[in-house]
Amino acid sequence: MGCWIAGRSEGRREISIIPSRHSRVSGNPGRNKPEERLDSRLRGNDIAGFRDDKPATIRCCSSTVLYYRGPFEQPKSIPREEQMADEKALTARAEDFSAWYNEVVVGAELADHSPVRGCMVIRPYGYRMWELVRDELDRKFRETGHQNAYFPLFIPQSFLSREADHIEGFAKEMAIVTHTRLKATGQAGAAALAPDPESRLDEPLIVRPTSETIIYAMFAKWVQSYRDLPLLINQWANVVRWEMRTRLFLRTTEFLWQEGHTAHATSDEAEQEARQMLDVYRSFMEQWMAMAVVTGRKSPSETFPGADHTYSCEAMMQDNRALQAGTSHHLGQNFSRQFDLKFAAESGEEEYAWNTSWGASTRLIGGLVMTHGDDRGLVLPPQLAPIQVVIVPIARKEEERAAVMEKVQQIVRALDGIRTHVDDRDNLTPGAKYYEWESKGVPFRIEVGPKDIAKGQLVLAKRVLAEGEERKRFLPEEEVLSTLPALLNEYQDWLLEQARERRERNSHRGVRDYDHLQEVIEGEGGFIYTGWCGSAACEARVKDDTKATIRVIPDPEFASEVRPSTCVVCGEASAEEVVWARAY
RNA sequence: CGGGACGUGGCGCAGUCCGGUAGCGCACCUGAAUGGGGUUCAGGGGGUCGCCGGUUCAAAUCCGGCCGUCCCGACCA
Repeated sequence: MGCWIAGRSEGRREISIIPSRHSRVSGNPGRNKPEERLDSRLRGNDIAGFRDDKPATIRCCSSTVLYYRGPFEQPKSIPREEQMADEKALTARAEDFSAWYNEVVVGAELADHSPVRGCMVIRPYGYRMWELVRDELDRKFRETGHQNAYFPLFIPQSFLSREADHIEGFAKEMAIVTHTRLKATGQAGAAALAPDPESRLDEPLIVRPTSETIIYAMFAKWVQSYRDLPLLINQWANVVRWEMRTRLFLRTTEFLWQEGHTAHATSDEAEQEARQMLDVYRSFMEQWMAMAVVTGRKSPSETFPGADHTYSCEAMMQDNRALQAGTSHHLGQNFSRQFDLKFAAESGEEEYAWNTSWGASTRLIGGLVMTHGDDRGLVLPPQLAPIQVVIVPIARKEEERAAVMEKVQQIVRALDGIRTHVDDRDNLTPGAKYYEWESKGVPFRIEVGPKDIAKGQLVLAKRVLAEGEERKRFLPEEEVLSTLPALLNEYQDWLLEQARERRERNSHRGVRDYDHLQEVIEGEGGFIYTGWCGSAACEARVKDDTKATIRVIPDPEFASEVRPSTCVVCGEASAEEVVWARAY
């Protein structure tokens, strides 16, 4: 048996070899692109086209390694640049948005898949983003009079059965604790331990999918009179929903969030609270995340189980699908009746309190990625960027190093108040660092080398360029340092502008007939504004036919100037204008 | 939970059809030269081939079971 020789494809996608009768060729396609996969099937001893001494060509990707024996021409290696570009490039958004998303999230080291099914590990860079989200939301919650508290992870099963709609909405996706001990079984491997039957709990505990039940049970203990109201509580916590299909940040079995829970003396007050918190979410998403949202009320079928009504911020992702990014519920008296949350009103009458709850989760991080990311990777708005400016020192020779690093330290000091990072690793070339920090979404980069020091200048590079902008600008050091705060702000605003323009570009108003609705959803997608008679049947039909759902009944600010007069499905009189979209 | 694909060094994958010394690229480590957009050369380390069992002189490869991942459905923030 002859030895196998590994060769690289010549040129980018083809290799020519002169095979013999005994040639055997197999491919190692670097990526699972369909056409390459096809070619990788060319193997075995009797490949078509590999006959005698006729030269033959195999198409393959640049990273394909061919194994063959027999006479052949030594292939030239591929130009390094092309090979790198091909191997390291992300899947383009236009090609496969889901694959792109996964590659960005994992590649930028935001999160990773864990050994636990459906659960993710949030890595330091991604967790820092969450901390920045959390810090600002927390500040806003305090500003609006809320206090943080912490309630248990476990909820007695009986609590959940008290609010019928609520439990029905969550019953299919819960983690249930039934035992308190493990016992050795004597078997091998995974079966070595099993729950000890003697430790079975009388009443199972549910790992919270959300905390309404336990929180309102506690509120009932704490509230006696109207003087105890309003009670305004928030908690930062993890929750578990046993999802069938998960995706990093967007839908995982366990996720982090905050859940606000409040009790009020009147329905109006609760309504105001629910609206206020929706506004908090909205302004946060716009001002900090630079995401464009549409706010509004949910249709009954999309309303939170146990709520009277639900408000939502719906953001549009770059694949034109909607992401529910924050919700706020007016719970009416549904929970207070179940948990006996009563208070003595001013009149002396005993009344049930009115509740709200509202939440936003680590899903926001996923929304951020899908809103701003591009084919180079992550794009972060400065407000949520763990690193706002990365500084890459360039020192060719050892003797230049001290001067460059000294200058870098000066820069860092001058940029006090901006989150900077100095990438002084000496095992990478500057170019490699540029690619890495761009893929991680860092808004600005400063390059400093001996030439710059000599000229009193710095090189400033921006992550995303507006029309006609140059990637690198060579500016006086003074100017860079003094204008960076303003540049960061401009960039933040510009990202929001871009997001808004994209939302408008992909919003379709005045859609009247059903065919048109279907056509848009099946085609480019986006937010589609139509009339709706209010019937669940019409809503369900659209979902069955197109997978699109009513995202919101838009708030006046987003409603169309001309209100639709008929239901897009049945043609009867329209009760509401609604926004349809396929959603995450 | 149904339909499909797939599990081989950290990552991406050949090898499996037809059983016979476990490979390639990237990454990593060491040394030297490099360094302004993914450096180069030389050397080196790392894998119970998802798990359990069966067939066989011999299993990544064949057979059975299980587990897991991804895609498509049903469900959802």
